[in-house]
This record gives sequence, C-alpha cells and structure tokens, in this order.
Amino acid sequence: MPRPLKVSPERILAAAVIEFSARGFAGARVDRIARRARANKAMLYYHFGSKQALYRALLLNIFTAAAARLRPIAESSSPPEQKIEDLVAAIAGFIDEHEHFPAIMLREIAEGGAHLDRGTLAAMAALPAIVGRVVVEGADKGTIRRVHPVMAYFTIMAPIVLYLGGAPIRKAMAAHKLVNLSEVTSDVFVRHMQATARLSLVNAAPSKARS
Amino acid sequence: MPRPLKVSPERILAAAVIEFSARGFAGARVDRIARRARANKAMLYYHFGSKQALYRALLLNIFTAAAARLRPIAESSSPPEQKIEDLVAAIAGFIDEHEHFPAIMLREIAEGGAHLDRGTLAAMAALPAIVGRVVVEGADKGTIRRVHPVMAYFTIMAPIVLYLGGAPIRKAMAAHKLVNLSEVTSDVFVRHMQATARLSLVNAAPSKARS
DNA sequence: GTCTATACTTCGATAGAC
DNA sequence: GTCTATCGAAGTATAGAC
Repeated sequence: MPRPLKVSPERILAAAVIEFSARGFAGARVDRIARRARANKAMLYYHFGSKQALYRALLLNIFTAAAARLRPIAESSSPPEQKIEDLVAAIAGFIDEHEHFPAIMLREIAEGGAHLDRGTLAAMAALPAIVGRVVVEGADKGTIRRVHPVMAYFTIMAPIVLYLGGAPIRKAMAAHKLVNLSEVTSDVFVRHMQATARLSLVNAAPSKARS
Repeated sequence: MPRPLKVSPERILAAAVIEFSARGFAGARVDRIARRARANKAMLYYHFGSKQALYRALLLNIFTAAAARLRPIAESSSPPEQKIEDLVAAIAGFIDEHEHFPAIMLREIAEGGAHLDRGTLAAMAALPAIVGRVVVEGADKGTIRRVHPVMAYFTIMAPIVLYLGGAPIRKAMAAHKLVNLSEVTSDVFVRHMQATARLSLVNAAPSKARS
C-alpha cells in the first residue's frame, strides 16, 4: 500500500474512502476528510465542488476498479467453471486490497441508489453483468446450471462481501463475548466459497468427477 | 399489515423503521419520524429519550423478531437438511413481512456495530447462532457437509438479504436502462436459494438421491 | 493552489404551558 | 401525555487574502 501521496486530490480521495465507508454519506464529515488528508475544506471544495461530487467520484473509482479486476477473468479463454472460481478469488482479492469496499457497497444497496447519478449506477451495474455473462456462457455450453444470472451473481458475491465486510461487527460481538471469534484465514474462506459455487452452480461433469 | 396504530410509541417506532432504513442513523431526521407518526418531537423524546435510544429500540425489536421466527425451525424435529430449506424460506418470508429489514441489517454491518450496545449486538448475534446450530447438528449426523457454521450462515443469509434488499437499486438501474429488470417472483428466488443450499451444504444421501 | 474566517442552514434536544 | 417555540451545536459551503 503506497502511503505518501503527494497531490491533494489523491490524498483527499483516500481520506474520503475511509470516512464515507465508516460513516456513510450522511454521517461523513467534510472537516474530518480534510483533516485526515492534511488539507482543508476550501481545498476539498476547490477540487471536488461538493460533498456529493466527492462521494460520487469515489464510488465511480472503486466500482470501476472492481469491474476492471473481474473483466479479464470473464473474457479469458478458461472454461466457465474455472472462471467462476477465479471470480470468487478475484472478488475476495479485490476486497483484500480495498478493505473499505464492502461497507461502501452495502451502504449503497441499502440506500437504493438514492444519491447516485447515471454514471455511478452504470459502474455498479457492470459487476452483475460481468458475472452474469460467465454464467450464461457456461449454461450455453452445458457445464453450468442454468440459473438466473443476477441470482447467480448474488449467490456468489453476497456472501463474500457480507462475510468480509462483517469482520468489524463480529469483532464487536466478540468483544462482548457474544460469539467465539474464530476468524478464519482469507484463504480458507475463499476455498469455502469456491466449493460452494462449484457445488451449487457447476454441472457434474459426465467424466472425471473428483468428488 | 395492521394500519391504524393507536398508541404513540408504536406509531413512532413504525415511522422510525421507515426513516432509519431508508436513510441510516445519521441521515434519519427526528422531525420526519415525528411527522410521519403524526406526533411531534417532544412526544418522541418523551417516549424514547434520544434519537439513538429510539434507533436501538427498533433494532432490538426487529432482530428479536427475526430470531423468534427462525428459532422454532432450528428446534423442530425435522432433519437438518429440511431445517436448512425451512430456514431459507423463513428468512425470505420474514423479509417479505418486514421489507425494511435488509437495509437495516446491511447498514449495521457496514457500520461495524458502531452505535450499538450489548443488548442490540446480542440480538443480532442470535441469528448466526441459530443457523450455525443446525449446520453443526447436520454435520454431526453426517447429513450436512462439515463447514464453519458462521460461513454457512453467511452463505445462506447473505444472498437472500442482499438480493431482496437490492430490489430498489436494481429498479434505479432499470430506470436508467442499465439492466433488464426481469425481477423474478419471491417464490422462484426462494427455490433457487433452497437449491443452492441443498447442493452446496447437504451431503448426497447414500440412497435415494433425486438429482 | 492554499489557507483563515465566517455566513447560512439544519438538526437534535429541551423548556414550559396546558 | 401533548404541544409550540426556541436554544445551541454542528455542519456544508464560500468569500477573500496570499
């Protein structure tokens, strides 16, 4: 993770991710973002115009980055079954590198796209489109169960985002002795989700089944 | 759905669910809640003391209700495989009756339990405990794959909550022609999730496999 | 591009009459 | 228990100097 960002807009954006993901749009404070970016409010407004514009820039950024991470997998020449497993690993990997992504995504879904413009919504919509394409490809080839592509997307993506994004609240629960926080390594979780996707989506191969 | 609530506290609570789920804790406005409840702020503070106390009361309410809905299933005498399918249907059914539940849950996870006290956290923690118990029971009997119970919980619950809670943003995307909103009936979705859970969690029966 | 000071607004909360 | 009126804090945004 590159720490010392020189330019203000980048530092502001980085600070905004932390603030907005932790507190949501309404709970975020422009002052806090500016202070964390070692800038000041005037600078923030100079570069981004408004709190909302900053927020949208951030959303566009992160969802575009997520889509860019998944697209090559969907467009590769691997068989669809393999693409599904790769997508699972890539989603988890992306979250590993962008730890604030789950909170941002969960909040936006909860918000119902309230303060989003068309561009931001389009960036979000790219994700189900990419995953859905793989599912349809596999269904056409007969190697993947024919399920509604959007449902397949949620079946794959939702547990990853919610489980990984749920780490803080599980930690809070553990602090109150409400759960045994036996957090599992990211690797184990990825393999669990790959197995889940394989078992629930991939048609048993006529030959060489391995379990 | 009973419409005409006589007592103020109940009307306020009902209005609060709508406001908090749509806008989150920080985005919710006490004035709006009072107006929607046909009460006034003073009344709200008289009954609940603060915005935060009202919010916690609401969370405690809804998570306790959700747990009460799932617990009888976990404690029934059905075989664990059946309990899993019943849990899927029950979660979806609960959301059908409490349409604001997904947004509330997603926001709380995103928030990481920030403004929650022990009681509220305990109510939330009951859900994974209930589902996890069924998974462990099945694993002990050998009918269910031995997976980490918390992971199993997220695998089951996350797609339901995110898919059903995602209806508004899908609608926003559809309004911008970004997706084909071929929303599927709740029934079809429940059956998809039951199939997903069965395929990914239930061990193939030694005899009478049906697919 | 950067900063300080401040205008303007909104919101949570309460006082006090009935 | 219910209401009106209002206080004080906090927040977004901008003016204007450098």
